[in-house]
Amino acid sequence: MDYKVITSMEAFKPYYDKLNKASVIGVDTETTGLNPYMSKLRLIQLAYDDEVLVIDYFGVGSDINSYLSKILSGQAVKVFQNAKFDIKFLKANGIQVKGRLFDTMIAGQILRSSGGTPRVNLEGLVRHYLEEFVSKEEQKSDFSGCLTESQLSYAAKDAEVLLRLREKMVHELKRHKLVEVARLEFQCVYAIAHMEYRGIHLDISMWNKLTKKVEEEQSEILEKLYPYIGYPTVQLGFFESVEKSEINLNSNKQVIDLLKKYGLELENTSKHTLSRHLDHPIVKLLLMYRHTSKALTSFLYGINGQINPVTGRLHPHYGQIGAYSGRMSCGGPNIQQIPREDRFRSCFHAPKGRKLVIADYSQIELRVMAQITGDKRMIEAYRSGEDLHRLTASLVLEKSIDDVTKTERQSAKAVNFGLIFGMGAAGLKAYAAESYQSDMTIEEAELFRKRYFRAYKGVASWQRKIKKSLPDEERTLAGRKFVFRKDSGLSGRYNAPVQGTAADILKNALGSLVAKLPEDTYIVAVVHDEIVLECDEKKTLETASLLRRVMEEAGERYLKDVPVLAEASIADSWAGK
DNA sequence: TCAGTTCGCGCG
DNA sequence: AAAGCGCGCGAACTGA
Repeated sequence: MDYKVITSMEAFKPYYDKLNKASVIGVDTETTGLNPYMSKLRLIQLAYDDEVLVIDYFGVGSDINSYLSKILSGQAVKVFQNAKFDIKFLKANGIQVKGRLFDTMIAGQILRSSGGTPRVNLEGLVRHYLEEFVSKEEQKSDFSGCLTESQLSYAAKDAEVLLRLREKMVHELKRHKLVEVARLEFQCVYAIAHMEYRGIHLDISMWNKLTKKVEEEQSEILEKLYPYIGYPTVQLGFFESVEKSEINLNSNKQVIDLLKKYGLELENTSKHTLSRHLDHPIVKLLLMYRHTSKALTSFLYGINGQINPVTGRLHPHYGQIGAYSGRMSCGGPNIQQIPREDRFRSCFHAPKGRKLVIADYSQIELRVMAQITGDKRMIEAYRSGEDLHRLTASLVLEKSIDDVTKTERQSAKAVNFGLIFGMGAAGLKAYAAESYQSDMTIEEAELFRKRYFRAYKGVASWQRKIKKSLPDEERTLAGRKFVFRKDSGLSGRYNAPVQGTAADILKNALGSLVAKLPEDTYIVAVVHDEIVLECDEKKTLETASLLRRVMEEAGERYLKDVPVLAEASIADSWAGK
């Protein structure tokens, strides 16, 4: 394969017009590391027609930025493997990427269950779709110094192969009717790349104060626990004395043994099991200890080290198709599981002069459910703006809507969410107790179940149909495909298209948001049915109404018979205040 | 000693 | 008849 190494602007200029006219460009970069703020962009490879340019960005310098931005924002389809990575590096160096994009990694994930390969790195995709081989990660090691012939040649091949990969994958996407979902995914790559690049602001001094506070709470709880578990002994180390307790409360094994001494024989120590014995003071204290321990180890301690020294912000990474259902996952840190308590969320506040605009969908999964099953009563309820949880309460309790109490509505909420995914009576009872502090007997749960499906006949018949046919394939409303093993149960078949369609809707919103957001307004977090923006404090009203409108329109594209509602609020922090 | 697995739990 | 789904992360545990 032929390639040209470009080390100066003069050498680049002859190719500029040809690149602007190209209809498809394979794009790859080589960098000195993984962090766009701390590592350097070394090579930019552009493959088009029968040519590959390998641009030595160290040699050419930033004079080339405006030319590359023009090319990469033009009408050509840009083909990347994991576009997010390259887009962030190009952006950090002042090179813009916009417009039509094809991401081979994401295409690979979409095609995974349609005769694709589980290995969606470049090597795996090339082997599977082209039956060829490309360099493994080890070969593209150090790009900071002098480049070898082999490094340049592998770099060129990585870009060149994208063009042929795309052709094969487009064919496969069409064959399996996955073009729409691919378009949806490609469209929101920019939103995610920009969100990761921008990060989210965490007030570290508030965070540290909260850490101290929770540590104090934990030692108070421990003081109360010592009478039951034994006081710690002070051991003299070489330089300091170390407190050492007889029992490790984090060891489930030891906790089970401990509880045995107090007459409790438990097979595990989960919250669910323990909460049946709240009358024992030790159990109550144990659960309180767990709560603080979880807060400290999972959230408070870990996060400080993850603040980017350059931006001073957190830069969580998102797995665009992180979950089987099509939902995104998040890590480093996982911003999607920060506790809802105000004292945690309020640490995520907008910087000075800026505000957060927080919007979430109202009961999106239930609305999706109504659309997918075509349930008349549910659709009617949403159309007339009824409170679906109240309606459900009145239907399963057989009383008038006005007589439904707050706690009854709370139980109905558990019924609504639980039964959709095939929960049995026992599961429903436990779920209602745990998630909604709602007490129901097993008989009540069974009765609710019966009446629920009598009331929502569309949901009942949809589930009956799935149960009977046990389909080995299902799709979301955007066409995302799920393949089920013969032996996989009902709940996955009930859940995947519902959760997946909700994910489609959110991604549709993200995709159309990118182009509409003004210059200094950023997406800073996405949590399944929620989008958080950061903007100038003077622009909050426009931003809030834009966000709400985009989210609702994204929903309406797929839910033709059910209204979609998003609620936006303006706040200083993620606690909403 | 260390990679891989399991448990428990935070979120939607 | 009975059945929640989807994640990531930290600590403990397991096995070679």
